[in-house]
Formats: sequence, C-alpha cells, structure tokens
Amino acid sequence: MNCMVERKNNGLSASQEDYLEAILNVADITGVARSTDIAVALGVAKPSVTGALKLLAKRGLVNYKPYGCVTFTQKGVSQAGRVAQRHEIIKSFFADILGVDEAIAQKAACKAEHLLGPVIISRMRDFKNLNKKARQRAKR
Amino acid sequence: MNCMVERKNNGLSASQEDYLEAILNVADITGVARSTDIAVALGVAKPSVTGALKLLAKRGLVNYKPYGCVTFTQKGVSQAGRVAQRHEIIKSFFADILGVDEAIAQKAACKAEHLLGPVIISRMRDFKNLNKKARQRAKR
DNA sequence: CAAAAATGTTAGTCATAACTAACTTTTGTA
DNA sequence: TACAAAAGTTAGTTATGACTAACATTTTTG
Repeated sequence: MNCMVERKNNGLSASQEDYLEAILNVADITGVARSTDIAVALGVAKPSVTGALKLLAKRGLVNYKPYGCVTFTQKGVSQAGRVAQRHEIIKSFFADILGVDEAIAQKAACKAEHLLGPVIISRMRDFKNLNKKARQRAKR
Repeated sequence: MNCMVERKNNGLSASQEDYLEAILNVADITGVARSTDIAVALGVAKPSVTGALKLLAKRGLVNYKPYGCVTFTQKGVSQAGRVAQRHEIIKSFFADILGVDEAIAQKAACKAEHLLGPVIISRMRDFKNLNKKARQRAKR
C-alpha cells in the first residue's frame, strides 16, 4: 500500500507553497505584495495571511515587517520560482496533453503542484516537449 | 489565481478516503479488515484508526462495533470502489504513459487520487486506452 | 483454564491552518 | 490637519487528524 504521509522535500507545507506562489503572482501584477491582495488571491481571511507571512519570515523566505510590504528573500524567490514552475508544467500538461479545459487544468495544478515529486514533474515536461517536436515534424 | 480550498465532491476528506481504500486492500488480502492491519497499511498509530472508523461509521460507510471487525456498508463499498478505481487509473497513467517507476507512480497516485477531479481522471483513462489501441495497431 | 500476548479503545495532547471580533496603524480626503 | 476608511494585526476559537500513555478486551497458549 505504502500511502503513509511523508515529510515534504523542501520542508514547506502545501499552504506555505500556496502563499509563496500567491505573493509571486500578486507582485507580478501590482508590483508589490500587499496583505489584502494575497488574501483575495487565495480566498482566505486577512489574519490568515499575517500568520503565514510570519511563518515564512521565520523560515527565511520573505522579509516581513508589520504594516510594511512583503518582499522575497533570495531563498524565497528561488522556492517560489520552483513552485510556480511546477505549477506551469502540470497545468500545461493537463491542458495541452490531456486536452482538459484551461480552468480545470489550472485548479488541478494548484493542488497537484504540492504533491507530485520531481520524477513525475520532469516526465510531464519531457512529454510535453516531445509532443511539441512531434507536432513540428508533422507540420513540415 | 483561483487556488482557494474547496469542499470535496463526495464530502470525504483525503484522510477518510485513505482509510476506505486501506480497508478495501486489507480485506482483499486477509479477508477481514482488522484495526492493526489498517494502521500498518497507512502507517498510523492504532488510536488514529479507531477514530477514523468511528467517523466513517457515523457517515454510514462502515459497520463499526468496538472490538469487532469492520465491514463496509453498501454506500461504503461503492465509495471505496470509486477511490480505488481512481487510484488505479492514476497509478497506471503515471507508470504506463509517463514511464515512471511503479513505486513512485504508486505513491504519487495515493496523494493525487484525493484531488484530481473526474474530468482529468477520465482523460487519463481515455489516454491510456487510446495508447493501448495504438500499440495493438502497431503490432499488426 | 489461567496468564501472557495481542488487539483495540479512551483520554488527553499537539500541530496546522483556517476563522471572527476587536484593536492598531496607515492612508486618503474634506 | 483631523478624521474616516482602508489595511493590517492580535487574541482567542475551531476543526482535522495525527500522537502517546494508560486501560480494556480478546485470543493464544502452557
């Protein structure tokens, strides 16, 4: 069976990864990551954001100062980037290879990104690339 | 972004689905579902099993009696079956289509089965079937 | 059949991560 | 500039689901 719960590879919980990703996306859009925007992006209440930011700060992933605006540390940027990358690979695998609706692929990726390991993710990426090349060959 | 947490379709938590599946597997092997075996299968402590069984009983999915052995209700069988089916589809998709190691596919399926929706699951199944047919054609 | 071993349960604790209500700080505006 | 609105925080609660220690029941066996 072998279905036991495991420690995350990077030590981040699914929730923490969600926050990192949300900060990245919010900052991309508005230039800065403000607490309320993060809350809206994740559909959580504001106090949840405060709590999460403190935790991420304690882990050295973001620079947090009460009433100030949030920035990533070096470590935070790289972690957030990794999560976003996984998200993108999974989303486009579901959409392009499985032919699933964008919105559904998007939602599923949000959840799956926290638990699919590097082996599966990299196979998904390879699969997509092979598929792209095949289509290019077919076109010629 | 749209990554907010959602209510499960069937109202079962990931943990509850895990227990249903474990009961199914343990019963398949030993003929009966005993608490300790379930605990071993899931890698949890025995009191966790007791708690889960009470919950599943309250939801009308298993027949639980203290110190007795566990059986599924009609509803429980069908739920457990659905979960096991999803598990199998995902596992074999990862293994056969993505070419991932069986053990890794197995573990990933354990986690993904709780969150991938019907659309993606059915695409995975279709994809596998198409692939099988294609290989059969190629052989002729 | 009685004691030991195995099995199962109860009670109480912990961690995560959400929530609301109430408060503080910052910002925008009359 | 003062005050109202917006943004953010604190404190306290809740739910889920694990855990350990201690107790109860069942089964096995000498």
